Amino acid sequence: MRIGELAAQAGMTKDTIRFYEKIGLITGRRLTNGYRDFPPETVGWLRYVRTAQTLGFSLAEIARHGEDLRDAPDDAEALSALLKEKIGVIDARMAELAALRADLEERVGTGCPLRAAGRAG
Amino acid sequence: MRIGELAAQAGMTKDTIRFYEKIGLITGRRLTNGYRDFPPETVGWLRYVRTAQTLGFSLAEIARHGEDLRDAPDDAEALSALLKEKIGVIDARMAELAALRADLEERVGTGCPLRAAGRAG
DNA sequence: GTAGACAGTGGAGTACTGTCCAAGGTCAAG
DNA sequence: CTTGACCTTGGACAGTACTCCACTGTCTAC
Repeated sequence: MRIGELAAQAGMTKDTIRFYEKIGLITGRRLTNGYRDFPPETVGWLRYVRTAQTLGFSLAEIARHGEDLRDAPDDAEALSALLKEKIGVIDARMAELAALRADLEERVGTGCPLRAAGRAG
Repeated sequence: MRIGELAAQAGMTKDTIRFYEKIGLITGRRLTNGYRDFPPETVGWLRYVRTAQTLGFSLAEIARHGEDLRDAPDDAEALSALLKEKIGVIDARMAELAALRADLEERVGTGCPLRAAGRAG
C-alpha cells in the first residue's frame, strides 16, 4: 500500500504519515522506485495511534508502546504484562476522569461555579 | 495572594502563572506596587485547569469553559446546562478509554499484538 | 513525448505550552 | 543603606506535532 492510500484509509495526510515515519512511529519498506510501501495492518496501527493520542498519550509514548510490543513478540507472558501495564495507565486516567465528572456533577446540583473548586483551595 | 504563594499552592511555577494570565486563563488585580494579587479561589481553579488539561483539553478550551461559567453566574439553569455539557464530553472520553481498554484486554487473552488492531484494517 | 496523478526530499513555518534569563523595582529586617 | 527575598517586564529558547512549500522523480495514458 502506497502512502496516498494509507493516508486516505487512516484519515490523515501524507505529510503526517511521512512525519510519523521520520519519528519512528511507523516503518515501511521501499519499492524499487523509492516509493514507500506499507503493510495493510498499518491502517489499524495508525487508528490506534489516533485513539491513544486523543486520550493524552504523546507520540513518543505511543511509539514506545509499539516497540515494547514488537520487542516481545514470542513471549506471551511479557506481552500480557505489557498490555496490563497499559491498561493500568488507562484505568488511572479513567479514575481521574471519574473524579472530575463527580466534581462537575456535584456542582450541577449546588450551582457552585468552577473557580470555587479544589478541595484544599 | 501574591504570585509566589499561588504558585506554591497550585503546584506550578510563577512563570507558568504569568503565562496563564497572559493568555487569559486567569485574571488578577494589581497591588499599588505593581505586584499581582490573586483571590484564594484561584488555587482551586488552577487545579481544575491541570486536571482538565491531563484529560486532553487545551488551555484555550479550558479558558472558554471558565468564561462560559463566568458569563452565566446568576442563571442556575444555564450553568447546569454548561456543566452537563462538560460532563457529556467527559463521558465520551471515558467511553473511548473503555473501548481502548477492552481492545487491550482482549489482546491480553489472545496474545495478538497491537498492529493487528483496527476493525477495518 | 507530454500531461497528470502520484511519489520523493529538505527545509521553513506554525500553534501550543511552557521555561529560562537579564535587568531592574519593592519591601522588611538588621 | 545594604542585603535578601520577593516582585516586574520583555524576549529568547525548547519540545511536540504537525503543515506547507518548492523542486524533482515515476508511472500511466494518450
